[in-house]
Amino acid sequence: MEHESELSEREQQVLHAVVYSYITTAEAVGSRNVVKRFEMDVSPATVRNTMADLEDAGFLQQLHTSSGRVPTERGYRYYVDYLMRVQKLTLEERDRIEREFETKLNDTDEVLRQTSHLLAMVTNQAGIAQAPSEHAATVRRVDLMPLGAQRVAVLIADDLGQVRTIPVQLQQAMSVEDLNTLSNFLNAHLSGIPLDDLAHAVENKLRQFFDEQRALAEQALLLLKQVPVHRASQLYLDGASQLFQQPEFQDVGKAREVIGLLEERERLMTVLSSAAEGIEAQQSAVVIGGEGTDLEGLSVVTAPYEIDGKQAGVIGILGPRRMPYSHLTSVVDYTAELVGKILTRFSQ
Amino acid sequence: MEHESELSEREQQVLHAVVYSYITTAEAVGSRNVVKRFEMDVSPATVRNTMADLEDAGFLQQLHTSSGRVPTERGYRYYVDYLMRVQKLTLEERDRIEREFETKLNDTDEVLRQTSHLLAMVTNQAGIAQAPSEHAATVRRVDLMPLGAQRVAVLIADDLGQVRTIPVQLQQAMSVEDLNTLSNFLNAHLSGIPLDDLAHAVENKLRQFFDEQRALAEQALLLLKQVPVHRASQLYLDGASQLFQQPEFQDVGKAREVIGLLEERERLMTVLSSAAEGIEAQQSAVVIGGEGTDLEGLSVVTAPYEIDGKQAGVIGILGPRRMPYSHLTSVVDYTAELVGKILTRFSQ
DNA sequence: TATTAGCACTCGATTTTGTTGAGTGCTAAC
DNA sequence: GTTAGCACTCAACAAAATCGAGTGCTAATA
Repeated sequence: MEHESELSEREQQVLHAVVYSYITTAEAVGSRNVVKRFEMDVSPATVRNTMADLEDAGFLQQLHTSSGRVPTERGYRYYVDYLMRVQKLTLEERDRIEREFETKLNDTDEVLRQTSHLLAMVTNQAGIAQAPSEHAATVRRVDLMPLGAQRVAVLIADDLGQVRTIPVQLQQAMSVEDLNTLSNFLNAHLSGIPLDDLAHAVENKLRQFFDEQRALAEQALLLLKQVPVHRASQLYLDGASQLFQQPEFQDVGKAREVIGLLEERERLMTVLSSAAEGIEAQQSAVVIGGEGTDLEGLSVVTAPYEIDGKQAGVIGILGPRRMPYSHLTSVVDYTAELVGKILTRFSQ
Repeated sequence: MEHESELSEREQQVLHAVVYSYITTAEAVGSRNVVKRFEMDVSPATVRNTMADLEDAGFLQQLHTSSGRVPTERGYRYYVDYLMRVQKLTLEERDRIEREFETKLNDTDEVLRQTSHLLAMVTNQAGIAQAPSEHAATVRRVDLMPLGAQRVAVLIADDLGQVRTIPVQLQQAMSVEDLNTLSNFLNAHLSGIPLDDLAHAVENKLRQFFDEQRALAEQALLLLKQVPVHRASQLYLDGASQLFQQPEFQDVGKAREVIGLLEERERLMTVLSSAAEGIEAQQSAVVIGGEGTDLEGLSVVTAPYEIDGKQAGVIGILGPRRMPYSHLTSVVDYTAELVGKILTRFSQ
């Protein structure tokens, strides 16, 4: 990637100026303005030349002949990767975020809901929070609760302090005693196993058993096979309506696309998850939506949070490509850190 | 209300024509068109006079001098209450709805999610489904599951086949045995009690106990006091993006208002709940949003669903005031019936 | 060689003006 | 009570005019 940074000093300067300007004003920026706002010691004409070069190289774009330039996806990318100066949070901002977490939250669910809400409020964009993923969690306890003649709820408490409830249809009725035996069996053999691997794990263990144990294991398997492997992990989203204050969504067509995306949680999850991959711990990442991608014209600033030292999920901010990244990354990083701390308390 | 219907035969005819026309075309309707489309045996001039009367009476409205008329809130109301002819579902429509429920749904949650989805798809509006309310459900079983040193999950299975999980912070650690004793106690005394009344019920029973029983009851109370009385009942919403295909939301300002409303689930719940009040069983109701109300410019068509003969919640359709009510009421009614049947199976 | 001043040119945005047509309200006749 | 006739209104559309921010190019300059 480093070869990407082969832009001359001046080109970097101009690119930075254009992106920064555009982020704050939302208007195509011209040579004259760049010189003025950034007190450059060259004339507009020179900047014009540089801009033309940057356009050829694919960092800038003209909406139509003789208008100012706006950054392309690539332009933003370069800005975020090399030019942007991270803007630290002020004390007030940190305070504000901390205060949002002060209301008593006694549930992972509530914490993450609050997180997405907070991110939205603080940034005026949409806030996102992903629930801890299945394979970060391992079974701590299993319980079976009869729901009816042939229905049982499988309750799985994991080591992150969450409880999952999976209603399951039985092939044939089971007595309370049977259920008890079975749940004891499950507890004895499943604790410590990752949540996304349950049925598989039981299947493996199956071979080790004989006699009644064997029968139990088979029953357990029958049950656990019904537990969805990828219980569509929860996604919390808040403040979507704020997006539509941004000028880029004044066109209803564009706006509708975004709303569509927000309804398709699956797609959002994919984006978040892939953003989280290959990131060092506690480090924010920026995904800038290109034209062909899922995120048409949108960007996401994400940061992973850790529970008990293990990366568990991702939180982030969704907004137009034109976002104050330099500030948002700090917000997301700091919030992720706090979320991690709070959720870690639940896992003790 | 019946005095409301003091409109002459012709006035009713014209009002019906205007509302119906406007619902289908989304354009202000003029006297000439009314005569033509509805083959009336009078001249446009006559209709014009009637329209003027209806306008004076507050049923119609002119967007500006010399444009056609559109219905007012009151106009819609009258139409829905007295004029509209309910349009039965065709066989195909019933089939389509039934088919949507055929995928195996083994969870109240999934059923309602699917319901909102279906309503949205079938009607091209936003679909809504409300989870069964607390006071329709009574406790069937209670379980306590240790989550950590001082955290316990209170698990409540109700008679509708749902399980609620409420994580609770303990004042002091409890041994597994203590938990067992406590949960036995809870089961012995809470089953059959309405969910929205738990802490209260325990408090009442408290007086009847002495000795260890007493201590147990007090512990139980401590626990249950933390269970939220009105755990913000779940609301399922789908297809909101479809709304923005309607011409009334082409204006971004209006669109944003709607998005805002959709994010404030609380307000939506209020609307739904109040719509459900004072309705005979299995009967759809229409709420037409006036100017001052929560539903600015929106309408909701709702129908309650019954589990085991008890009214449990409400489903509905949210859209612009200009909706094909005569059709939607049938869709909602029929769907509510099906939902009821399916959820009743879970309560056996 | 890199920079700059000067200048003609472009093109979206905004304003102005004109035209059209659906629809009304009113009056007078039936 | 109903209707024909007619002048009037007004949003919607279209064509024309104007404006100005911004460009690219050329030739002069340090």
